[in-house]
Amino acid sequence: MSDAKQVSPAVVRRLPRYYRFLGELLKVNVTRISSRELSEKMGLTASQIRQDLNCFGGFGQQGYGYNVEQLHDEIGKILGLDKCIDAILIGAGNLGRAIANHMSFDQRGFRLIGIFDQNPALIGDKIKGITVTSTDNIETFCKNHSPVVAVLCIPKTATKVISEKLIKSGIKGFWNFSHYDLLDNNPDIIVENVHMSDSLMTLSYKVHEFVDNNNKH
Amino acid sequence: MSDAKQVSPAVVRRLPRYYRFLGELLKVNVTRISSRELSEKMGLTASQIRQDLNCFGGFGQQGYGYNVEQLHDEIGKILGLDKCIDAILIGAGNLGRAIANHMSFDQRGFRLIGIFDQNPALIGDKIKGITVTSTDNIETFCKNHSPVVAVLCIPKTATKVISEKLIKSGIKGFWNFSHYDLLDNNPDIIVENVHMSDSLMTLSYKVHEFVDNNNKH
DNA sequence: TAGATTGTTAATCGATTAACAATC
DNA sequence: TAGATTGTTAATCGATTAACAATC
Repeated sequence: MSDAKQVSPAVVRRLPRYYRFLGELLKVNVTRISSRELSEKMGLTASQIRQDLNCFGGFGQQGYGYNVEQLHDEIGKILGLDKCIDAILIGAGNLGRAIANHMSFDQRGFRLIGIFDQNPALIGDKIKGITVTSTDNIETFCKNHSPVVAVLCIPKTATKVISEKLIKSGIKGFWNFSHYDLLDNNPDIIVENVHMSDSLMTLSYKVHEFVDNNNKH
Repeated sequence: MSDAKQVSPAVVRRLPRYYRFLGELLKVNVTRISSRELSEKMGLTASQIRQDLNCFGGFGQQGYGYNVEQLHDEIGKILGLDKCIDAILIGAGNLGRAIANHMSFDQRGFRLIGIFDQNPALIGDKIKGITVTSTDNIETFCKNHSPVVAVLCIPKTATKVISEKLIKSGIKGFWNFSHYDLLDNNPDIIVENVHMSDSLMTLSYKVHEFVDNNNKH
């Protein structure tokens, strides 16, 4: 009933969206849904949905569709949301603070256990019940608490040095908000880059393209 | 020398990255670069780089490579960074504040001209020199200033209503940070969703997969 | 049983890579 | 000219869509 077949990167990227949509359906007490109905809600094809879900085993039932709650739970398990990964946050500036406060780490399979910053003015602050500590203490903290993931909310100039230090301290995964590209070609680590500035530039491109097309036709 | 051929979505998503990498090279005074050298830095194939850049016309020179500055400028123009789109921010909470302060809108082709929030406690605050105003004033503001893009940093429950109001007020593009999926199937608008929570769940998946594989081998 | 809808194979489409002729 | 490297076509690969037999 669980792990099987090939799971393509494209499918992995869609899993959280399935999870979210199914969660919304649960909230309004929908118990079953067909791939066709779900496809209309999500803007995908029914075929793709069946293909995607079948990577992980037969979640559906012919003639009936999918049980929303069961499917939601299964995808949650596939994503690892029922487990808990210890994470630390590096950088307690505007963005780091927003992420610490705004993100429900515990609902996404993580637990935030430490926050670090270079700036003496921020050290000692409490964010979500965690005291901001000097980046000098990272190695010691990692030795004692073995966090697995680091969330990087630091300027791009600092990213290379800090990430190398973190890798040496045993960090395996990076959620990287800095504008520096942590390349994914290091086999010892997992990187998830969130390039908000790239997203904004893409929006610029798309808006200009849209406006130009509308002026033509 | 400029617009030509088919530009695939995949290429558009890579353009900001090219732009960033070329900007970094410029800073260290690199004047020319070959597709092979750039491919090593960016973790792409040289073939893909030549293919991508050629969508927009012959930026390179056989036997020489690409002129870094010229290529950087051309990609900037393709992205529309030399133009200026007026934008408003809806939601001045943690995340909205961080984005207003942290993002260099003007370096990405935008100008932030208004900030709105529902919460009376925030109205009147100044962020980046802009006074936070009640969401009740959005329509009037749009009539007077005609912003083109809205940045949504609001709870998912509010997104549907607010976005419909904004579309009626003439907003064409959305940079959407709310956990609500603004679907891209409305031909009257452009949507760029930034789903940070999806990114975090994907990281959860990848970290667990990584750890499991390392335990096996 | 009849109707509905999945699971799964085959066909299509698009994006990436390889190869090489053109040319600076 | 010789060497380097692009622009571009052809080959490959992967992901999406279509179709339908299996089955609840």
